[in-house]
Amino acid sequence: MEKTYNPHAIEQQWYQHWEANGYFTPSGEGTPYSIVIPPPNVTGSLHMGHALQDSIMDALIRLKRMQQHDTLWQVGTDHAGIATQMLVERKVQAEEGLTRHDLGRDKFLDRVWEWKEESGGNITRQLRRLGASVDWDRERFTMDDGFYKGVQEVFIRLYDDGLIYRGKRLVNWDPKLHTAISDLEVISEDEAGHLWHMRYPLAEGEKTADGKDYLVVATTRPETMLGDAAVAVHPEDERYQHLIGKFIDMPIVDRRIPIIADDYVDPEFGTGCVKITPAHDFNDYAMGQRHSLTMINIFDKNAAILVEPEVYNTDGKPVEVHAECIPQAYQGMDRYVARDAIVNDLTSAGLLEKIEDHALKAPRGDRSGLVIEPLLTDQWFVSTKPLAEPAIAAVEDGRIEFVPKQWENTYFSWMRDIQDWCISRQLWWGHRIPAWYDDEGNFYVGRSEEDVREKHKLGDINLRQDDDVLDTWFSSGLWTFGTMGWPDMTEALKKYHPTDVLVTGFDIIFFWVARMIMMTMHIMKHEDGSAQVPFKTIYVTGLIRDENGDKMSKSKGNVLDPLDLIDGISIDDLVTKRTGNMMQPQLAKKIEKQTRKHFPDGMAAYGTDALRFTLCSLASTGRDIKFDLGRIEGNRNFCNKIWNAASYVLMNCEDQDCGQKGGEVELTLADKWIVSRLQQAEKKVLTAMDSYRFDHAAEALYSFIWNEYCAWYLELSKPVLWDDNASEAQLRGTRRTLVRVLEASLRLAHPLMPYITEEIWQKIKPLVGKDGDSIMLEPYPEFEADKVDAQAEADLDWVRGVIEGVRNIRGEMGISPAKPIPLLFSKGQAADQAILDANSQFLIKLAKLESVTWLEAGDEAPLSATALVGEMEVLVPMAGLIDKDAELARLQKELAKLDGEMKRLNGKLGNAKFVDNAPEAVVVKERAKLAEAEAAANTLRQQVAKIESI
RNA sequence: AGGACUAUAGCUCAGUUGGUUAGAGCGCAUCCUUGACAUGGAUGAGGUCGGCAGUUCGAAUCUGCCUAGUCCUACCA
Repeated sequence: MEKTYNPHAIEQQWYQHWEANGYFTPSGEGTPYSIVIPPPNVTGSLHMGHALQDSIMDALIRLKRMQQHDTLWQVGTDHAGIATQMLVERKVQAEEGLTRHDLGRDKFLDRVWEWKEESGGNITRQLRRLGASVDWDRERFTMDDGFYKGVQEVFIRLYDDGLIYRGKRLVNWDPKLHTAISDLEVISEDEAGHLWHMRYPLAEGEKTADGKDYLVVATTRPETMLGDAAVAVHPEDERYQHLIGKFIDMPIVDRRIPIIADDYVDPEFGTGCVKITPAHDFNDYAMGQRHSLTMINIFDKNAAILVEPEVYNTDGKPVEVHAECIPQAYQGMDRYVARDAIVNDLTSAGLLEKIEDHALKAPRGDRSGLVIEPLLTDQWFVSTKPLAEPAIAAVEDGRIEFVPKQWENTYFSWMRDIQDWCISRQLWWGHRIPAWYDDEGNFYVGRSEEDVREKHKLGDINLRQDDDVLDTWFSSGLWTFGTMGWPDMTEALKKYHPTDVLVTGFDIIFFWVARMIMMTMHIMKHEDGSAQVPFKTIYVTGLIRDENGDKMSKSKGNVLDPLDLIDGISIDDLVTKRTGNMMQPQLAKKIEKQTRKHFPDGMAAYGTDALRFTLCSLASTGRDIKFDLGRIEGNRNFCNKIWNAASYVLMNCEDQDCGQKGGEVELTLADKWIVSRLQQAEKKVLTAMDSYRFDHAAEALYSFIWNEYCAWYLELSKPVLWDDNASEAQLRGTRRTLVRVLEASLRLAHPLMPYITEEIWQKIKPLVGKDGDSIMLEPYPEFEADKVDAQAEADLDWVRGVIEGVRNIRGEMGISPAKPIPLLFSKGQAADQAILDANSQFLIKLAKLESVTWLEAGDEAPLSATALVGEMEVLVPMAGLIDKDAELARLQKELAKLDGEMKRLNGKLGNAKFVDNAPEAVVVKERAKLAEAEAAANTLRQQVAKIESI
């Protein structure tokens, strides 16, 4: 073996070997276990969150595969409608100076497909580097023909079931992307704005209570006055009660609008008068519905002022002949230009009472960053309420379980207040809506134009398909069954659906998880007709944040690329990567400074195993995961530790008799001990994995392999292996234990660190008599109760106690570790002597002893530094080695600790209430502790006295 | 406004049903190139578990209030 661990040299070849041999394909034998990967964006790249989730999924899949389940990890990517379309638009614009409209729909889509071919391999390459054992044969893309068939079918079924409808509704309109977006894609953030107080003249000489001939309405959007349909006041607001049912003569637009009463109005806010613009505000829309107000749309698709307003009744039918008009001066103005113009005109007309600063939440599209415009448009919607009910029930009754449990609350609170879902998008890239229109504006839903004609007996009338596409989340909603071949009832569906677990971040519980549950339960049924859930467990991971706890984002320039952690990156390359191709280039300097500060030397190549192990070790129940380079460095060192331990084992066992062909073996205390400890480790790791505590699993592996196997067992094996007088049976026993425990540890660790375990396993497998082709197909280690040896564990604790006692004296007294020292045992029992006799070779080697002397009662001990193992004293003679004052100081320090403890225990045991109320076992335990501490303190005090007396 | 979550060593985090001398990794201090490993080894220092009350024989753990921070949901024009 190479002297140091070099991940780069071992990783990729193993992945190729596994993939080429079809080990990722479901075995077809055993209980099915399946996971679908949350599909990443095909044209994107994996971020740390993906790396975390994929590491966890792979750990689960590898574990279950080793446990001989029939495991399927379904892989695939999604087409990410808006994101991809924007990206390709920018690219075409930059490279050819053309817009998508210049190209036309078909040509533009060709460009998207070209881009997909070009960049789509990125994700799959990264997944391979991470070691993800996904079934590549079943890879799916949401825009595949087969998948499209499923999407279309779901749309048609939902439509036929009355759960999809089309209508003119107010939607979140993105004026830059020219598409509707869902509520979830709108981000509201605090922004500084103004509140304009505008005077609206009362019609027919009406006066307010205080004698004014106008009402004052406050608004954050003065420009929408062009679409005002009413002014509303609270029905019980005394100031305005006499005006309810009267009218306003609108300034600027020559229009008379009613004053209405609605208890939505808060009399305390502003003046208590609200202008109502049903076509441009969600609350106003609702009020418009209640009061049958006409809806006056004044904006075009760019959110610029129309030449002619579009006027609709409450049912969304256009009012063909109407009096509403927009003054020429404003026609075609952008909404913000129009705002200034209107404010100016109102000011000159003396109708602007005042302008106040006002903090507001501006709703912005999460892709474009522009303030979204509520706009009346024809869209397709899913009625979510009927779908939500069974989806809520499935979580309530435990058919679906969230881990950690608390996420169920998040799910419930959203599901119980769910809004209808606008699923149409005015994009080109996506699944085209399977609906056709005739020239009259009637529409027909079906599988194809032919299908529609036939179904509705339309003859050869003109039909054109809906231009719009479906929200990407609509198609990813059927990911679990769509990837398995639905609508065909495939073998895969029968076997692997419902899937076992979904691993995802909490940020997409609403976007994706909830919708997947709703759609799957509606479409997929068991043989008895009951709904199939998409997955039985939802494991919700935390979100990976940077070293300051900030979310990683390109614009902040704090993203880490998992591959850079694997391969390493120089600081200059990292800076270039973080500051290149930025949306806001002015931030580049700041980002460069931060980056150089945090990563002065760039990043080392830690390797996939260290990255995966680290991610798993960070996966506790919290919501946020701060990523700290120190952790991955420590775990890279852990890999190196395993590597070197294996190197030691090979040096001592290769071409030697390790008992793989039988033969007599004699096991030392150390051998029995490590086998026993291995059982405990196996139990801990498996328990942790079964409860999705990958941090605990990682911890258990780390401490067993490093702190027990490497730190103690390997050292304890040396006195045996290097003993010229050791018997063949002893040598065979120790070698066999060395390789067997290492081999089992590798299997235990394999789900978390696939590469290094495979590499080493291949080298040592003959030493344990195995000839399997890959560790990933070997059985997962199981706890075996009969290999637990409590006596061995206790005895080895004794051995460790002696060694640590001596080391403590050496360390504290400044005795060179190279200097052999004599050791005496005093006040020991027969049991102590028995352990000593059987194990003195361990002590001599590990504590570097010159001699070992057992003192019988009455034997005179020389003046010594003392360590205690139980009641037995372990003595290092001071003569020529130890300074009197130093030893006194050391003993006083020990005594101070013991005093503290005795005080605490005495207080506790002196309290009658404790003794009366606490369980007997607790009291007994505390008494024993006190007795032990007292005995130890006594011994040490005698030592102090003895030393002082000189 | 409502709700959730977090607060433990200098840093990043564990701590299961209340009974541990409160742990780990990194960092720090002292020492060590002994034949797996300096990406290492030995020893050690370091925490009144955010604050205040309460329940209890006993609280990092349960309850209430407070403080600080994060997030989600809904928003008053």
